[in-house]
Amino acid sequence: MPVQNKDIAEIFSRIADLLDIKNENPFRIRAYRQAAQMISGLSRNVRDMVDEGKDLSSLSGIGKDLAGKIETIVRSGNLPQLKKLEKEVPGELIDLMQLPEMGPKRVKKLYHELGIDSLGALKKAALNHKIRELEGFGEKTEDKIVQSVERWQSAGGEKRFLLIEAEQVVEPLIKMLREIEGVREVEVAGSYRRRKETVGDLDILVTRRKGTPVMERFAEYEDVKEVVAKGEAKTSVRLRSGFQVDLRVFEKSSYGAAMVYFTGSKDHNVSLRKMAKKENLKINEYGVFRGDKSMAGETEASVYEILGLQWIPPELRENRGEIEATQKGELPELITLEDMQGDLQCHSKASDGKDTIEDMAKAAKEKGYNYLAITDHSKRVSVANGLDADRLRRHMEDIDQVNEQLGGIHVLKGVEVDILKNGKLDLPDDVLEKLDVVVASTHYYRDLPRKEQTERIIRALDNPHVHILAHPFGRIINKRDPIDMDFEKILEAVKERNCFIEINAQPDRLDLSDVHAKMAGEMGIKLTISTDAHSMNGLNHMKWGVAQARRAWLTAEDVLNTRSWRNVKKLLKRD
DNA sequence: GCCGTTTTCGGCCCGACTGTTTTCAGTCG
Repeated sequence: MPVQNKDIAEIFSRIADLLDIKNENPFRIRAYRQAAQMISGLSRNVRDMVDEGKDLSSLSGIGKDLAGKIETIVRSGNLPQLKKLEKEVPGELIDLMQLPEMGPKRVKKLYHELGIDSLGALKKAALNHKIRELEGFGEKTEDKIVQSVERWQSAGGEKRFLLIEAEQVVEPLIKMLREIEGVREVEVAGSYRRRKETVGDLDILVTRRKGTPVMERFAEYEDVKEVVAKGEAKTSVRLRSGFQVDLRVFEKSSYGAAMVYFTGSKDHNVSLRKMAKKENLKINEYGVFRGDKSMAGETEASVYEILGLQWIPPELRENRGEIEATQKGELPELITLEDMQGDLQCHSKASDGKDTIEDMAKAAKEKGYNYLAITDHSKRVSVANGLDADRLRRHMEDIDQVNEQLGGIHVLKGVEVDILKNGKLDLPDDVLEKLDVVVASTHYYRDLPRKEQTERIIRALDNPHVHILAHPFGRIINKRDPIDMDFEKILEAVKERNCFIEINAQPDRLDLSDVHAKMAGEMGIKLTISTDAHSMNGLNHMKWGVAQARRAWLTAEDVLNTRSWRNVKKLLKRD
């Protein structure tokens, strides 16, 4: 199987962990970690760069040595160095490092002194009170280890929550905090603010009048299951839902610096601090300092400004070139929810939706949309009561009727046609050609070999009636892996055929991912952002899709349905 | 292992909290 960026990143990341346990030079370890991070965020395929003979050391954080290792991985699929390391240090120890409280030092000590090389062995040793006897460990650490192993095992690994789940938890919490007398600013920072598709834990920043009991009220919040840590500057709690939430209190003069610091990403911050250091400045969460003198920090903009940068939207702060882009004045003007003029995929009662065409159209009209495409399933998706050609024809008449009755919005005749195993479509051409919008997607045969899967999808795009390739990877976050396909070939096919590719805004799909959507944008392909709503309420998911598009550096220009139906109609013509 | 307007060596981002310690190491973000 051709080597993907994530395969290279994973090898480097494993090497970093193993070197960490071996207590190697921390800067060497960091180099591997940064390389892994950089590669996983790259929108270009490194394999292609190797094939084209590009100089990999032009990538930031990649020097001669790592460039050579990448080539080895691309050509052979693995790296002898990793194999060798895994002979010296059991690979299972990496699993232990995933536990909170467990870093390389403790893992190493437990392995050497007690032979612990698995979660099971760790738990057993802790329950038998073997761990507290070791130097540097104690009773409390031992208890915590038991707890985290149990939590880990019951959650099935490190749990990351969907952004929408995080919103449901954090909104009532910040409302409570804002209502406390004396509290001023309350904002959520971290990956939540960067709108990452999943969130590990939540960071809330607060300013308040001196003496306001905000830490106390936070620790007593009704949803708190356990107070993990409580200090003057920071309190950490675990909520019943499993979220860990950190609350940090800052002075007004530090608030902007704290927002930058805790919004991250970590890699973005490291880049900022490196820049600062060159100017003899120091950045921390309290401000920007020259010696002891505070130079900036009250607002985020002031922190960026003193480094000669424009304020950077949180969604871009991943150290994927945003700092360089700002320096060149090439930061994109990111798409906003207000730019959206219509929705190009949703379902009605005709297939598996909950609401009628009319209700869906009214809801879209209320959102101020210019158009809404009704794209019910085709017959192959029988669990969803998909439409055959006859039902679809009658369905189209129903849509015509709604259009006659309801003014002020164009209800588009569409379908989400299933791509069959052989790449043919689930409906005949003579009905597809009558539709305003044809959205094609796969639902079955998700485990075809890569080549076959790629060809299948391209064959579907060959049908001249297809406009949009929807939820291209078919993943469900935390539940269903993406299908295996050659995405760059797919993108080329989309481009050649004047088609479009979707960012599905369902909060558990968000398919395309940020990196893939960025790749499409860079190739000059236009995308659609569609809710795939199955009810009126589902139309509200647009904001998640827009957030994903922002993380992909997309502008309103890059997205088809920021245009009026008049203009969309012209662009949907394939030739 | 990377990097360079202090350049080919000697740096490499910064602080809070905890637990186990009597001044700090480990971990985390």
